[in-house]
Amino acid sequence: MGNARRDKPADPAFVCGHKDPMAVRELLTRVGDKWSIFLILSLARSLGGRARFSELEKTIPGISQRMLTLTLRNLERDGLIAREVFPEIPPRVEYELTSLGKSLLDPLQGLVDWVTANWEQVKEVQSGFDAGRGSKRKINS
Amino acid sequence: MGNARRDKPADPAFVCGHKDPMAVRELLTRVGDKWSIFLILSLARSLGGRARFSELEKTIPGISQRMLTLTLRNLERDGLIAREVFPEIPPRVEYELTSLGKSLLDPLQGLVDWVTANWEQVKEVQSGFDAGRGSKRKINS
DNA sequence: TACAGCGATGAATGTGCCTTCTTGTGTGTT
DNA sequence: AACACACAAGAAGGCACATTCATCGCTGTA
Repeated sequence: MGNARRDKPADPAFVCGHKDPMAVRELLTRVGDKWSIFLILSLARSLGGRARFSELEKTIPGISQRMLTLTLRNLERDGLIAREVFPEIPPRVEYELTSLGKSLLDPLQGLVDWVTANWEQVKEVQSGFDAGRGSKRKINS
Repeated sequence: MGNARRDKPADPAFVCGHKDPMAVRELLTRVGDKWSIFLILSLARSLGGRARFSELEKTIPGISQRMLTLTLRNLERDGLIAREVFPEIPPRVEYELTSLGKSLLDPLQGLVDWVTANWEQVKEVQSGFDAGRGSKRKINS
Protein backbone atom coordinates (compact mmCIF):
# COMPACT_ATOMS: atom_id res chain seq x y z
CA MET A 1 0.00 0.00 0.00
CA GLY A 2 1.56 3.22 -1.05
CA ASN A 3 0.50 5.32 1.85
CA ALA A 4 2.10 8.67 1.26
CA ARG A 5 0.38 10.41 4.15
CA ARG A 6 -0.87 7.50 6.22
CA ASP A 7 2.22 6.95 8.37
CA LYS A 8 0.48 7.73 11.66
CA PRO A 9 1.89 5.95 14.70
CA ALA A 10 -1.71 5.42 15.85
CA ASP A 11 -0.59 6.20 19.38
CA PRO A 12 -2.62 9.21 20.42
CA ALA A 13 -1.27 9.05 23.96
CA PHE A 14 2.18 9.89 22.72
CA VAL A 15 1.61 13.42 21.58
CA CYS A 16 4.28 16.03 21.87
CA GLY A 17 6.59 13.60 23.60
CA HIS A 18 4.51 13.48 26.75
CA LYS A 19 1.47 11.69 28.06
CA ASP A 20 -0.13 14.71 29.68
CA PRO A 21 -1.68 16.42 26.67
CA MET A 22 -4.35 13.77 26.28
CA ALA A 23 -5.47 14.30 29.85
CA VAL A 24 -5.17 18.04 29.51
CA ARG A 25 -7.40 17.85 26.50
CA GLU A 26 -10.00 15.87 28.40
CA LEU A 27 -9.95 18.42 31.18
CA LEU A 28 -10.24 21.30 28.76
CA THR A 29 -13.05 19.58 26.94
CA ARG A 30 -15.03 19.27 30.12
CA VAL A 31 -14.20 22.62 31.69
CA GLY A 32 -14.45 24.21 28.26
CA ASP A 33 -18.05 23.29 27.71
CA LYS A 34 -20.68 25.95 27.82
CA TRP A 35 -21.53 26.12 31.52
CA SER A 36 -18.90 24.32 33.62
CA ILE A 37 -16.66 27.30 34.14
CA PHE A 38 -19.60 29.39 35.31
CA LEU A 39 -20.63 26.75 37.80
CA ILE A 40 -17.12 26.37 39.17
CA LEU A 41 -16.59 30.08 39.55
CA SER A 42 -20.06 30.60 40.98
CA LEU A 43 -19.53 27.93 43.59
CA ALA A 44 -16.15 29.39 44.42
CA ARG A 45 -17.73 32.74 45.14
CA SER A 46 -20.70 31.43 47.05
CA LEU A 47 -20.63 31.92 50.79
CA GLY A 48 -19.17 28.82 52.35
CA GLY A 49 -18.48 27.49 48.91
CA ARG A 50 -21.97 26.03 48.92
CA ALA A 51 -25.07 26.75 46.92
CA ARG A 52 -28.30 24.98 46.26
CA PHE A 53 -29.64 24.12 42.85
CA SER A 54 -32.12 26.97 42.62
CA GLU A 55 -29.50 29.50 43.72
CA LEU A 56 -27.17 28.44 40.96
CA GLU A 57 -30.01 28.66 38.49
CA LYS A 58 -30.59 32.28 39.48
CA THR A 59 -26.91 33.13 39.61
CA ILE A 60 -26.15 31.96 36.10
CA PRO A 61 -28.30 33.82 33.58
CA GLY A 62 -29.46 31.87 30.60
CA ILE A 63 -28.82 28.36 31.83
CA SER A 64 -31.73 25.97 31.59
CA GLN A 65 -32.76 23.64 34.33
CA ARG A 66 -31.67 20.68 32.31
CA MET A 67 -28.23 21.98 31.43
CA LEU A 68 -27.68 22.89 35.05
CA THR A 69 -28.46 19.33 36.04
CA LEU A 70 -26.28 17.78 33.35
CA THR A 71 -23.33 20.06 33.95
CA LEU A 72 -23.49 19.47 37.69
CA ARG A 73 -23.54 15.71 37.07
CA ASN A 74 -20.47 15.89 34.90
CA LEU A 75 -18.56 17.93 37.43
CA GLU A 76 -19.62 15.56 40.16
CA ARG A 77 -18.49 12.63 38.07
CA ASP A 78 -15.06 14.22 37.78
CA GLY A 79 -14.91 14.70 41.51
CA LEU A 80 -14.77 18.48 41.27
CA ILE A 81 -18.01 19.12 43.11
CA ALA A 82 -19.96 17.24 45.77
CA ARG A 83 -23.70 16.83 45.92
CA GLU A 84 -25.69 16.67 49.13
CA VAL A 85 -29.36 15.82 49.20
CA PHE A 86 -31.43 16.82 52.23
CA PRO A 87 -34.39 14.55 52.91
CA GLU A 88 -36.93 17.34 52.93
CA ILE A 89 -40.05 18.21 51.05
CA PRO A 90 -39.75 20.08 48.82
CA PRO A 91 -36.30 18.64 48.16
CA ARG A 92 -33.18 20.62 48.91
CA VAL A 93 -29.90 19.82 47.16
CA GLU A 94 -26.68 21.63 47.83
CA TYR A 95 -23.48 21.60 45.85
CA GLU A 96 -19.97 22.56 46.82
CA LEU A 97 -16.49 22.33 45.45
CA THR A 98 -14.52 19.36 46.69
CA SER A 99 -10.93 19.83 47.77
CA LEU A 100 -10.03 18.56 44.32
CA GLY A 101 -12.26 21.18 42.78
CA LYS A 102 -10.81 23.90 44.96
CA SER A 103 -7.32 22.87 43.95
CA LEU A 104 -8.32 23.50 40.37
CA LEU A 105 -9.20 27.09 41.19
CA ASP A 106 -5.55 28.08 41.27
CA PRO A 107 -4.71 27.18 37.67
CA LEU A 108 -8.10 28.48 36.58
CA GLN A 109 -7.33 31.77 38.24
CA GLY A 110 -4.21 31.87 36.13
CA LEU A 111 -6.38 31.71 33.05
CA VAL A 112 -8.75 34.33 34.40
CA ASP A 113 -5.82 36.65 35.02
CA TRP A 114 -4.47 36.04 31.55
CA VAL A 115 -7.83 36.87 30.05
CA THR A 116 -8.11 39.99 32.15
CA ALA A 117 -4.72 41.13 30.93
CA ASN A 118 -4.90 40.06 27.28
CA TRP A 119 -8.45 39.64 26.13
CA GLU A 120 -8.71 43.10 24.72
CA GLN A 121 -5.73 42.40 22.52
CA VAL A 122 -7.26 39.14 21.38
CA LYS A 123 -10.42 40.92 20.30
CA GLU A 124 -8.39 43.47 18.36
CA VAL A 125 -6.46 40.79 16.52
CA GLN A 126 -9.71 39.03 15.71
CA SER A 127 -11.16 42.20 14.26
CA GLY A 128 -8.12 42.80 12.13
CA PHE A 129 -8.14 39.21 10.96
CA ASP A 130 -11.80 39.29 10.06
CA ALA A 131 -11.29 42.51 8.12
CA GLY A 132 -8.35 41.16 6.15
CA ARG A 133 -7.20 37.63 5.48
CA GLY A 134 -10.14 36.28 7.39
CA SER A 135 -12.85 37.30 4.98
CA LYS A 136 -12.32 37.14 1.24
CA ARG A 137 -11.12 40.72 0.99
CA LYS A 138 -8.36 41.93 -1.27
CA ILE A 139 -5.75 44.19 0.24
CA ASN A 140 -5.03 47.23 -1.95
CA SER A 141 -1.29 47.18 -1.35
CA MET B 1 -47.71 35.40 29.22
CA GLY B 2 -47.42 33.68 32.54
CA ASN B 3 -43.72 33.12 32.60
CA ALA B 4 -43.01 31.23 35.77
CA ARG B 5 -39.38 30.53 34.91
CA ARG B 6 -38.67 33.25 32.40
CA ASP B 7 -37.26 35.87 34.78
CA LYS B 8 -33.83 35.91 33.23
CA PRO B 9 -31.97 39.22 33.40
CA ALA B 10 -30.82 38.59 29.83
CA ASP B 11 -27.43 39.96 30.75
CA PRO B 12 -25.02 37.12 30.16
CA ALA B 13 -22.05 39.40 30.67
CA PHE B 14 -22.94 39.82 34.30
CA VAL B 15 -22.28 36.35 35.54
CA CYS B 16 -20.89 35.72 38.98
CA GLY B 17 -20.56 39.42 39.64
CA HIS B 18 -17.74 39.89 37.16
CA LYS B 19 -17.30 40.41 33.45
CA ASP B 20 -14.41 38.02 33.04
CA PRO B 21 -16.21 34.67 32.96
CA MET B 22 -17.70 35.36 29.55
CA ALA B 23 -14.26 35.91 28.09
CA VAL B 24 -12.82 33.00 30.02
CA ARG B 25 -15.50 30.83 28.54
CA GLU B 26 -14.66 31.99 25.03
CA LEU B 27 -11.01 31.20 25.62
CA LEU B 28 -11.81 27.80 27.06
CA THR B 29 -14.13 27.07 24.17
CA ARG B 30 -11.40 27.75 21.68
CA VAL B 31 -8.49 26.18 23.55
CA GLY B 32 -10.78 23.37 24.65
CA ASP B 33 -11.59 22.20 21.15
CA LYS B 34 -10.18 18.96 19.96
CA TRP B 35 -6.80 19.99 18.59
CA SER B 36 -5.83 23.48 19.75
CA ILE B 37 -4.07 22.44 22.92
CA PHE B 38 -1.98 19.94 20.98
CA LEU B 39 -0.93 22.56 18.48
CA ILE B 40 -0.02 25.07 21.16
CA LEU B 41 2.01 22.59 23.15
CA SER B 42 3.63 21.16 20.05
CA LEU B 43 4.71 24.59 18.88
CA ALA B 44 5.98 25.39 22.34
CA ARG B 45 8.23 22.34 22.24
CA SER B 46 9.44 22.76 18.71
CA LEU B 47 12.98 23.98 18.28
CA GLY B 48 12.90 27.72 17.94
CA GLY B 49 9.19 27.65 18.62
CA ARG B 50 8.63 27.15 14.92
CA ALA B 51 7.31 24.31 12.86
CA ARG B 52 6.00 23.88 9.38
CA PHE B 53 2.65 22.49 8.44
CA SER B 54 3.84 19.02 7.54
CA GLU B 55 5.87 18.75 10.72
CA LEU B 56 2.86 19.50 12.84
CA GLU B 57 0.88 16.96 10.91
CA LYS B 58 3.43 14.29 11.75
CA THR B 59 3.79 15.41 15.35
CA ILE B 60 0.10 15.20 16.16
CA PRO B 61 -1.20 11.71 15.52
CA GLY B 62 -4.70 11.42 14.22
CA ILE B 63 -5.24 14.97 13.06
CA SER B 64 -6.45 15.36 9.51
CA GLN B 65 -5.04 17.83 7.05
CA ARG B 66 -8.24 19.82 7.12
CA MET B 67 -8.55 20.05 10.89
CA LEU B 68 -4.92 21.10 11.10
CA THR B 69 -5.63 23.94 8.70
CA LEU B 70 -8.81 25.02 10.45
CA THR B 71 -7.35 24.88 13.93
CA LEU B 72 -4.30 26.83 12.85
CA ARG B 73 -6.57 29.47 11.31
CA ASN B 74 -8.52 29.86 14.51
CA LEU B 75 -5.42 30.21 16.61
CA GLU B 76 -4.03 32.71 14.14
CA ARG B 77 -7.27 34.63 14.28
CA ASP B 78 -6.93 34.88 18.04
CA GLY B 79 -3.39 36.15 17.70
CA LEU B 80 -1.88 33.16 19.47
CA ILE B 81 0.17 31.93 16.53
CA ALA B 82 1.73 33.59 13.50
CA ARG B 83 1.81 32.23 10.00
CA GLU B 84 4.64 32.76 7.57
CA VAL B 85 4.47 31.73 3.94
CA PHE B 86 7.68 31.25 1.99
CA PRO B 87 7.37 31.90 -1.73
CA GLU B 88 8.77 28.54 -2.77
CA ILE B 89 7.61 25.61 -4.77
CA PRO B 90 6.45 23.37 -3.29
CA PRO B 91 5.09 25.83 -0.77
CA ARG B 92 6.54 26.07 2.70
CA VAL B 93 4.52 27.51 5.57
CA GLU B 94 5.81 27.91 9.07
CA TYR B 95 3.93 28.61 12.26
CA GLU B 96 5.11 29.91 15.58
CA LEU B 97 3.66 31.14 18.82
CA THR B 98 3.32 34.89 19.04
CA SER B 99 4.37 36.65 22.21
CA LEU B 100 0.71 36.60 23.12
CA GLY B 101 0.62 32.87 22.55
CA LYS B 102 3.76 32.37 24.59
CA SER B 103 2.27 34.37 27.42
CA LEU B 104 -0.59 31.89 27.48
CA LEU B 105 1.84 29.05 28.08
CA ASP B 106 2.25 30.02 31.72
CA PRO B 107 -1.38 29.58 32.77
CA LEU B 108 -1.63 26.53 30.53
CA GLN B 109 1.35 25.03 32.29
CA GLY B 110 -0.58 25.51 35.50
CA LEU B 111 -3.31 23.31 34.09
CA VAL B 112 -0.81 20.76 32.86
CA ASP B 113 0.73 20.59 36.30
CA TRP B 114 -2.67 20.20 37.90
CA VAL B 115 -3.49 17.34 35.57
CA THR B 116 -0.16 15.71 36.26
CA ALA B 117 -0.84 15.87 39.97
CA ASN B 118 -4.54 15.06 40.04
CA TRP B 119 -5.64 13.25 36.94
CA GLU B 120 -5.26 9.84 38.43
CA GLN B 121 -7.64 10.82 41.19
CA VAL B 122 -10.11 12.17 38.66
CA LYS B 123 -10.14 8.86 36.82
CA GLU B 124 -10.74 6.99 40.06
CA VAL B 125 -13.68 9.19 40.99
CA GLN B 126 -15.09 8.70 37.51
CA SER B 127 -14.85 4.94 37.83
CA GLY B 128 -16.57 4.99 41.18
CA PHE B 129 -19.28 7.26 39.85
CA ASP B 130 -19.90 5.12 36.82
CA ALA B 131 -20.13 2.03 38.97
CA GLY B 132 -22.60 3.58 41.39
CA ARG B 133 -24.87 6.59 41.04
CA GLY B 134 -23.72 7.11 37.48
CA SER B 135 -25.22 4.01 35.95
CA LYS B 136 -28.62 2.76 36.98
CA ARG B 137 -27.24 0.45 39.65
CA LYS B 138 -28.93 -0.22 42.95
CA ILE B 139 -26.79 -0.14 46.06
CA ASN B 140 -27.37 -3.16 48.35
CA SER B 141 -27.85 -1.78 51.82
C1' DT C 1 2.61 14.86 -20.40
C1' DA C 2 2.27 12.64 -16.29
C1' DC C 3 3.35 12.87 -11.66
C1' DA C 4 5.26 14.17 -7.04
C1' DG C 5 5.38 17.43 -3.49
C1' DC C 6 3.12 20.91 0.19
C1' DG C 7 -0.50 23.37 1.70
C1' DA C 8 -5.29 24.96 1.35
C1' DT C 9 -10.16 24.71 0.38
C1' DG C 10 -14.86 22.78 -0.84
C1' DA C 11 -18.73 19.40 -0.33
C1' DA C 12 -21.01 15.90 2.10
C1' DT C 13 -21.69 13.26 6.05
C1' DG C 14 -21.77 12.23 10.91
C1' DT C 15 -21.65 13.04 15.75
C1' DG C 16 -22.45 15.25 19.99
C1' DC C 17 -23.68 19.24 22.56
C1' DC C 18 -27.24 22.35 23.61
C1' DT C 19 -32.01 23.79 23.81
C1' DT C 20 -36.93 23.44 24.63
C1' DC C 21 -40.80 21.11 26.16
C1' DT C 22 -42.77 17.77 28.98
C1' DT C 23 -43.30 14.54 32.76
C1' DG C 24 -42.26 12.75 37.28
C1' DT C 25 -41.57 12.76 42.53
C1' DG C 26 -43.63 13.59 47.32
C1' DT C 27 -45.73 16.50 50.69
C1' DG C 28 -48.16 20.55 52.36
C1' DT C 29 -51.64 24.00 51.30
C1' DT C 30 -55.99 25.97 49.47
C1' DA D 1 -59.08 17.41 44.39
C1' DA D 2 -56.02 20.75 42.60
C1' DC D 3 -52.03 23.03 43.00
C1' DA D 4 -47.55 24.62 44.67
C1' DC D 5 -42.64 23.72 45.59
C1' DA D 6 -37.53 22.12 44.22
C1' DC D 7 -35.10 18.99 41.69
C1' DA D 8 -34.49 15.60 38.09
C1' DA D 9 -34.81 13.18 33.68
C1' DG D 10 -36.93 11.87 29.12
C1' DA D 11 -37.88 13.03 24.03
C1' DA D 12 -37.19 15.67 19.97
C1' DG D 13 -35.01 19.00 17.21
C1' DG D 14 -31.25 22.35 15.73
C1' DC D 15 -26.83 23.60 15.13
C1' DA D 16 -21.82 23.68 15.45
C1' DC D 17 -17.92 20.98 15.30
C1' DA D 18 -15.37 17.07 13.35
C1' DT D 19 -14.29 13.68 9.77
C1' DT D 20 -13.60 12.02 5.16
C1' DC D 21 -13.07 12.48 0.33
C1' DA D 22 -12.02 15.23 -3.46
C1' DT D 23 -9.84 19.00 -5.96
C1' DC D 24 -6.83 22.99 -6.92
C1' DG D 25 -2.46 25.77 -7.06
C1' DC D 26 2.37 25.77 -8.90
C1' DT D 27 6.84 23.88 -10.38
C1' DG D 28 10.60 20.56 -11.19
C1' DT D 29 11.38 16.06 -12.82
C1' DA D 30 10.92 11.41 -14.95
